Amino acid sequence: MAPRTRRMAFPKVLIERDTDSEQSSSSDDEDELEEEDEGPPSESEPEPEEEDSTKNGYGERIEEDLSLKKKGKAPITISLKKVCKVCKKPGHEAGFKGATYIDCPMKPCFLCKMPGHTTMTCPHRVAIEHGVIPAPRASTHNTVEYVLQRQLRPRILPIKPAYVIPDQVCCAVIRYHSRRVTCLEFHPTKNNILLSGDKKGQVGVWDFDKVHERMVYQNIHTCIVNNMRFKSTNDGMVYAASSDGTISSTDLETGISSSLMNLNPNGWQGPSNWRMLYGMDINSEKGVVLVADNFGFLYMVDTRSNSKIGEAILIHKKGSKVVGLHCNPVQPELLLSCGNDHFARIWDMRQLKAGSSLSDLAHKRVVNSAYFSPLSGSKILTTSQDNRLRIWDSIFGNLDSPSREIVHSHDFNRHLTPFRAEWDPKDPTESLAVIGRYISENYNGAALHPIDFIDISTGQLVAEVMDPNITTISPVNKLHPRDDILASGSSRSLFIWRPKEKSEPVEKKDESKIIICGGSMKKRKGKFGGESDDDSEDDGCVSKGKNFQFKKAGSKSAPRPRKVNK
DNA sequence: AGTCGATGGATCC
DNA sequence: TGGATCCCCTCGAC
Repeated sequence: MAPRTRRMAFPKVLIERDTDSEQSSSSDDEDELEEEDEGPPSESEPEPEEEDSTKNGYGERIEEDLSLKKKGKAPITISLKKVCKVCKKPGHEAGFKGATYIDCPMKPCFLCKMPGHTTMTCPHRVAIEHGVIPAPRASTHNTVEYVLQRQLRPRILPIKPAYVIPDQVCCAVIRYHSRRVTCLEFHPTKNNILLSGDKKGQVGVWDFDKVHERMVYQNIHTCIVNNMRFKSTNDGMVYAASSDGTISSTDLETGISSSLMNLNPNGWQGPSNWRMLYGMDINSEKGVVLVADNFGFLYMVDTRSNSKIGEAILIHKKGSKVVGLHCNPVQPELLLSCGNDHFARIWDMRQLKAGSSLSDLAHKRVVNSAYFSPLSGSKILTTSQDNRLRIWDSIFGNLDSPSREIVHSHDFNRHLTPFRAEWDPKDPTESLAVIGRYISENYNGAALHPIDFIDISTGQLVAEVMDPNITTISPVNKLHPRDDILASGSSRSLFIWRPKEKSEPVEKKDESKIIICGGSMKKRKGKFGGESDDDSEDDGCVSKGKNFQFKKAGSKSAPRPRKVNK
């Protein structure tokens, strides 16, 4: 190593670092400024104006004392002060403290998006009920609407039955998919079959009663499976719409798949030409598969002849994604669409053409999903990226504004499958919906993201279900059409929940109900891993559950000791 | 335990 | 309309 010379002329550099903020925060989380700082007093005042040039890559601020430097020999003081990783300002820190997330106070509330408070004190979080923003028009003076509402009223049961909440994990497939789960679908007649699609284009078929019987079809699509629907005339066949631009039709027994439509027959011609299919539904009355793409167009395919019907129709803003399609369960001519142009729209199938929507339901952000209510088809529930669920109580009424807005945390994150509030298809009052929650709560020392059951007629949070082992967010959820079962997709894993009394909880060391699958499975050390030396996990679907033990929340080795800010 | 990266939407110009 | 840039609770790999 070459000897170093010439260091005498260079001023000495001192690096100051904040002391452990955990200790200092025990007193208070006010600006902890080091008293032992020998720098000039002016420096200790954090000035908001100097930002970018003095910031290093770790969100710490480097201050050079230029006045001292001018004097020549005096040391340069580099102070690594802790700054907020969100707003880059000193004096506070955002992030996890243990299992509790501390918001940046400089930003609007992460939950309701209003300024002036954080999620900690947000009324929509503190209250038992999620916040409900009532409709601006309390009553209607429209006679027609009044009559229609009266007609509908007899269908609504006066007394709500008690909700049955599936709140306990009864079995799980861990790392079932090799990428995150993007959609779920229960089999229309076989009660124990769950279909799942993933970001890679694979489709899984899981018999969750037999737990170990599962299959992943890998060659159906080449990228994201956005929606799946069973063929109405043959429940052994399933359609899927994918970002590869195709609709697939797959025989679930054999896995043999054919393409119903391909919007990219010439392969990759650049991003401005690549068409992706998102929203999809089946109009069984007409025998038509409806799909919509990322450029705002709707396509229809006849399921009998497997041929495209007519030309594509622009149903949302040109160039914007249409992420959801839903056919009305009662009135087959009604179609609901939603997308990135911040609208959900109602259409009459008999007069489908650009600009001819019956109604445009405005939202403040992208609309992730829009569904008619499952039984009467007369309500609409939408999930928007502005952290609000919106409900229109009657499609026959005034649709200018929603009947209710419910604040709920389901932010957009590009690494998560978009959240969609889903109806409980069994609820005769059509008021129960399920949706995963983005922000976590500190449950016995673990930061968990529950799955929320919301009474959309009141905004009340009926139940929040979580499991200490599910530390990832569960954006994909589906309630069983007949049984009290909830299926969740969380990252690459699938979970089946049942009501407590009915399920045999997996905590009882019944590891046969936990299946670990996945090609690149590695041994886990520490909290989940035994010291088991199973290298047999590599072949794809080995179902031992050896590596996975359920632990009680709050136990020493509770999962997700998130990033602890020390 | 820390770092990295994939990559969607909003916003600004 | 299009490119650049930013971005708050991800998640899994290395």
